[in-house]
Amino acid sequence: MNSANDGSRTGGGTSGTLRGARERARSEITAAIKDEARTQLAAEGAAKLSLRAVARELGMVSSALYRYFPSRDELLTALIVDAYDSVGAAAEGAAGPADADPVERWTAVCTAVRSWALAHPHEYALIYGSPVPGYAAPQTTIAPASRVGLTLITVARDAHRGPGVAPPPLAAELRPEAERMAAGLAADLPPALVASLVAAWSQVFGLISFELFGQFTKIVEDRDTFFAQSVARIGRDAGLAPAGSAGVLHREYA
Amino acid sequence: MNSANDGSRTGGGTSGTLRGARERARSEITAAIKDEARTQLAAEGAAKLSLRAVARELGMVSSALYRYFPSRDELLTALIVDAYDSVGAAAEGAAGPADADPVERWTAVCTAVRSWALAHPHEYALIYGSPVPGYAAPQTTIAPASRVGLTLITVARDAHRGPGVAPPPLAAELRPEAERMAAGLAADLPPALVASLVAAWSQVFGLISFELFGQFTKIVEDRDTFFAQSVARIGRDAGLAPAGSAGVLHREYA
DNA sequence: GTCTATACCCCGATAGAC
DNA sequence: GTCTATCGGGGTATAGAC
Repeated sequence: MNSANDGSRTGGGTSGTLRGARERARSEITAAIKDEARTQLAAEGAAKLSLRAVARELGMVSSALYRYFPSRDELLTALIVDAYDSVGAAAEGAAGPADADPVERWTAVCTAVRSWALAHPHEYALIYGSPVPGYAAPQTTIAPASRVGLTLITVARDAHRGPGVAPPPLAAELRPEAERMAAGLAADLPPALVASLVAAWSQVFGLISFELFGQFTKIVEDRDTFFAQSVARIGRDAGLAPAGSAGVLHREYA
Repeated sequence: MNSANDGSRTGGGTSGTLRGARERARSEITAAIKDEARTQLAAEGAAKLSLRAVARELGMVSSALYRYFPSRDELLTALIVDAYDSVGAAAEGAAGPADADPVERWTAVCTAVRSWALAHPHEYALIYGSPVPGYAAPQTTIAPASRVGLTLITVARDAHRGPGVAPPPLAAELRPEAERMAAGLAADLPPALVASLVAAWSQVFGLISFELFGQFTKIVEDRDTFFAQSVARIGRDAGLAPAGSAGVLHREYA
């Protein structure tokens, strides 16, 4: 992943411009390879991603690709990191100002993630679907993978600073685990809130995965509305709304 | 999938016993093929399931397999149907008596699904994970696929017959879709309840998928407790508990 | 219903010339 | 850094003998 070594042998003291040009060409080709790989991801899936097919489509010879990615798994890792960064950026961009309504912020972030998923279903499957057999994600994927979760925690933190927002109930059996989670994720937040958030976060991805992976076929039709309402309720129940605000809805329709 | 045609040519009027033996042998071999295929599913994933490898491992020659499954996709379909039936049976078996506590029944069914998933991760991935590229599930998978959902609906129906269990709030925007869902899934239940149930159902699978697919690595450790508590809350929030019962918990820790 | 043989494809990875 | 050539695998599916 570090291209600094490549130009140093010939470009050492002769020409900074040349080295710059080479690095530019290199990064362009790298980008083209990843783009084509993403196309293949859509057609054949991650398990069958093949360097040869990518090379063929780019008019290269397979061995040339090894100058850019030392193995198939490294290419896969690059795609995974890109995907996490892409959805993470979408989530961060949707979070909005810290003083906005927490449930609306929560809903906006989750909706952004869903929109990203609908626009990039195969990349979504790559990072949130079944693991690729025989592939083990390296440590480098951990940081980008956490961006969405951190965004949601930020929303919760801002909400918790506001008035009247109480953490949700926490069962006694869950307290030790909740404290462990809070210590690792957001030591400044109440453990009950952190535990609720992690559950809520995974529940939102359950909604998205079911929609994307076809489990809602013939069951849910107006999926935009269904998602928006479900996610808002998850957010409220997780402790982002001032206590009692859900009751308003309840009174309306009881 | 229909084996009646195979023995009829030679066994027509001569020997019912012979035909019985042949069909028995056939079903045993069919089972052996599926078992070996499941083993390969675990090792290589559904996308790379190959008839040749299955045949090799069984000491057969690849072309012999075509007498049992006309194509790779038919074998895959058989595995999918088996998996849905397997998890469906586990769910149904855990539902317990109709007069038990609804939230406990809900939790028992969801826990059974999770246990099944942990015991059969690759079959879970096959049916609830990323779709297999290039494979389209035929209509025959629909009925087995609905068994878990129907079990949860049954639990909700029994709960709704009980005293004091009110459907959860339903936002006005969601009412048309909720009525559509209710019409297709459980016309005798309130639309608000059906919509909540579908959302809750997908949220439970979000928890299971995140755990199974590695998203809880280094985040959730005591997963049994985390799942049990999260699922119980989902069930209560979906309208399986008498109104106000969640408040008990709330008062305990507020 | 199992066998051999075959047609015709695919892959990851490396060696060594240029 | 790209090329050809190569090693040593893999696959689906069918034809036709037995």
